[in-house]
Amino acid sequence: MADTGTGTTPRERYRAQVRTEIKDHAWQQIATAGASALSLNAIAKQMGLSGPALYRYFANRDELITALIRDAYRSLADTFRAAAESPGADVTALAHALRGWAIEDPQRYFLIYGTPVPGYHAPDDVTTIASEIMTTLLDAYAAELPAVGPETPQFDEHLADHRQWADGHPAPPATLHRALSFWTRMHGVLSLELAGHFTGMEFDPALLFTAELDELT
Amino acid sequence: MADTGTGTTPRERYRAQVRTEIKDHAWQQIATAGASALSLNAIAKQMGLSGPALYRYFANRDELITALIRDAYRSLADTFRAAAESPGADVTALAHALRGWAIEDPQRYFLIYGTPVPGYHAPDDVTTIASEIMTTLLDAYAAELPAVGPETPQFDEHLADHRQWADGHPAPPATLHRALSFWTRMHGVLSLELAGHFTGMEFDPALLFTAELDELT
DNA sequence: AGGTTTCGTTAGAGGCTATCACTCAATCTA
DNA sequence: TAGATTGAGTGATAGCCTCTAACGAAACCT
Repeated sequence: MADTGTGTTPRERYRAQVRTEIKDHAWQQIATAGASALSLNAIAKQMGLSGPALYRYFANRDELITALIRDAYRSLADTFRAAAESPGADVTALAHALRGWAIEDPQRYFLIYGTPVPGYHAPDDVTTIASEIMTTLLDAYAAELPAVGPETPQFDEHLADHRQWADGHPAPPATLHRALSFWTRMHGVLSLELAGHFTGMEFDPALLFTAELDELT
Repeated sequence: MADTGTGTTPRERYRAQVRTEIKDHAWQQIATAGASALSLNAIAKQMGLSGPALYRYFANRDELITALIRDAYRSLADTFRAAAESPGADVTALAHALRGWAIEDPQRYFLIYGTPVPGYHAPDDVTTIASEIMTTLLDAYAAELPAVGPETPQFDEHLADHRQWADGHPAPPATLHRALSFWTRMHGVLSLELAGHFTGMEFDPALLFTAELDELT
């Protein structure tokens, strides 16, 4: 699932192999018990190792989780890009790719978009991947027919002056706005669905998702 | 902050008082370090007690957190209702009340709407408060002018058959739909803002919030 | 005033993260 | 190929944590 073969020397290859094996076990634990229950000790036991052995591969628990977050972002960016590059793909294709990816492993989704840990700050390369995702989305919207959505001059004017985050993308403010709405609305439905806030209610979350998507044009 | 004076006997009053004091310290810890870092031991020390003493008041860590979740829901339901009952209040007033409440204590918001713990299931009284919140929202939308929003026959028809969650509320499917969109969209912006996903970007999240609110009619 | 309930304590089991000193195998170098 | 070096894995240990159990003492009720 990762760059196991990158290293040249056998030691580096072995090291990378063990690192990904650790991460595989970590994902399994996270999927079944959530990230807060992730235990280096338990992973070591599962691998037939002694607890402290893992510290050869990850300096501490936080560094392991950071690596998992990075992989999650990378995975999302890849599926997003793949969806965008597939022939005839439009923004709705991106939305459904996002939803499929999220449902595939809800805890992976929440590792990115869930409750933040007050002290934690994501490293630079992670935010780079995040902006790569945004660029993919902006490209998709820019390729679409000119925006026919509702007029929201207030915020669009504000965006015209605060578009540094779009990283030089040529899209007009209205398009930036649509990308942000896409992001927040898809996340709104997905997050509540995956967190189980719809479970008591009998309606189909997938239909709410597509309804929101339709209103987004 | 809670029903400290409910008990009749002095013992019950004392008990309730200590319970709320424990919760106060817990909220403080959660606000600064997140719910996953909440430590009964640390709370006990802060109160000048020995660790196990707290188990007289909460059976275990989970029960304390459940109590906090209940209080959070209660607090949200109360501010929501207060906003709805204030004279001349409309749906946008509810939205701003929600936003104010969320920003007041982001970790409290995430205790309700954040990453779910796979095993955890909220007790019945908590889901009752959740539906009370939904009712307040439905009432507000029902009091508004008849829905003039975009037509989404697909989902509305589905809602006509799956409206058991609205608990007998007389609003038409289109209104139920608007309430769900309100919920998911407001949560979408708020959640990303509070989690810090907008921090690198220079735009004002408050303006995005009101822009989303405007499109919601 | 006496009996009962409840609070708070210490001791301790078992889990976790993380560090340290050590052994031994794998790798590199001369 | 022999010797030096690097790195993996170990057990011991410190210091957290949750939670249980047994015990003393205070508060309450009658």
